[in-house]
Amino acid sequence: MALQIYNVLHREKEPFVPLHEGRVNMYVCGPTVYDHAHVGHAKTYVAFDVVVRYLRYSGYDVLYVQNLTDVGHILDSGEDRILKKARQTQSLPMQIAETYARSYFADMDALGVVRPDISPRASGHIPEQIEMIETLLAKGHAYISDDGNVYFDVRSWPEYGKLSNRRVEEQEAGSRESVREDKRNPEDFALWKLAEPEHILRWDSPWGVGYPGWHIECSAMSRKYLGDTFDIHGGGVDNIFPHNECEVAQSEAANEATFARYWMLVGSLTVPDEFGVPVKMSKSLGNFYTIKDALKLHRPEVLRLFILSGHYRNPIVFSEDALDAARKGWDRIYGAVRLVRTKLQSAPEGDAGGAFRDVVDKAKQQFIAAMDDDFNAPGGLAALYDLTREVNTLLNSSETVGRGVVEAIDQTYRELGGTVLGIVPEEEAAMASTSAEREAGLIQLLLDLRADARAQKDFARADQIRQQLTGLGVTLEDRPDGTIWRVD
RNA sequence: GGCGACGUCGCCAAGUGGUAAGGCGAGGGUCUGCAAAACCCUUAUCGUGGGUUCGAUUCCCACCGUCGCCUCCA
Repeated sequence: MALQIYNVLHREKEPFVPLHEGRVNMYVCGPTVYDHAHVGHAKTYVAFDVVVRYLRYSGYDVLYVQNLTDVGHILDSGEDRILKKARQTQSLPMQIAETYARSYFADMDALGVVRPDISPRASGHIPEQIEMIETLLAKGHAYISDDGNVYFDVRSWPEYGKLSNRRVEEQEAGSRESVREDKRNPEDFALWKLAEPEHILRWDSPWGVGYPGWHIECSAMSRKYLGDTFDIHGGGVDNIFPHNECEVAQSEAANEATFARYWMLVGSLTVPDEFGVPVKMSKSLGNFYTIKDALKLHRPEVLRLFILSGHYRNPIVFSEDALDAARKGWDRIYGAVRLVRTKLQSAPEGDAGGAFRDVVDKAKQQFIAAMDDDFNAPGGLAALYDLTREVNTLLNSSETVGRGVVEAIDQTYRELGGTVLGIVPEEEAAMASTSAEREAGLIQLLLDLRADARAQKDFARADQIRQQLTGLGVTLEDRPDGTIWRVD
């Protein structure tokens, strides 16, 4: 079965056929960089990271574009988020954008999220946005209001609402906010706004000095790098309306071409409130955990596994208990990986135990079948857990296993767990420095001494060594073929 | 009020028109000097009520509950 993707546009799974064979052009709405990213962002971008990784693993040449919003994202109060932060911290707006863009990349790097190929910023694409607005005006899908602002004319575009399945007539016009008088219709959205004197983020335009609306950046930038029509558009479900809806409308109106062919939207991350009821984590509610804080408590692989243990379209509830369960599951998988890598050092040449290759192949097929079904990462993980049980059984048995087979197992973990899911590290980071090498040597020395003690049935001495090492965070495992250790 | 989604073992979570993966936890074993780890066994009839069907957890309707969006949010 070839890859199927749940297309939000049609509310069903569809076979994935890219516009150009072997190539995938993909755009994902990025963050507004006015604060540190929280674990909700981690969910969204880890989910798309795995999408991109799996597409590449499947042989596609992926061009992945993810924007950074650094202008135009207006608050209810009419204030720009970036400007607000700049005022609060007495900084320049671009200083804020730069600070948090770096913070965002640092977080994503730490989470093992592969960087997008292009990370365009809204502020760096003002001409492209102006050009698209001019096109919309020329085609009669936008108008200049009495106040001089430019709005998209929703009534001129009957398809408006097709993504979020909302009919303009159904909306309670201006029920939540006073309708801006200069709009023809309350649902019209801003393409360009004239800047008030105190608004520092400002650019020249045919309509005067001002700044672009929030939605137009994604339309302009995706078009610039991916073309009028591209394959996949991603983002968080919470942006389906109005943001994504506006993107589709203005892009298709301006380009007279289909915008994104497949829409993939990720479920939100929630956090229990004081009564245990899950509520959405968001910056404005102030109930968020930053990725930096989460990474102080958990390895990035554990955070990823937690995120991937639910399907990307479903919401997940963030809690320490859930993270703890994820950590234990991860320990099991990684324990097997470590065992495999240990065995690799002593495995005899040859293909003894070659029948196990069937088990490995089966796991791989199971994994691919799951991922081909709309990137079902939980199913993929189940394949890894099944494999792990088999691997443990094999390597803990007295059966001789040749190097070729052990290598095949290791390779499978590297591909599926490492390359695709990003939860199996390449090498133990702790081994990557000279001081760590020295430490390993010292521990081995103690293990040798302990082995002597055990041989002489001096268990008191043997246990003393083990206990002291445990106290230092080094756990020992006595195996038939020797003692191995790990740092917790 | 409108739109969207969800409700599967104690917890988390896949999935299928023909009686349900996986993880965590719990109980019982095996192995071990002890431990650690691992492995084995046990642990669900799928929110409620109808309907369609030979047969539904899976399709349809209603209801209850929860979440998201409709206003900035990944």
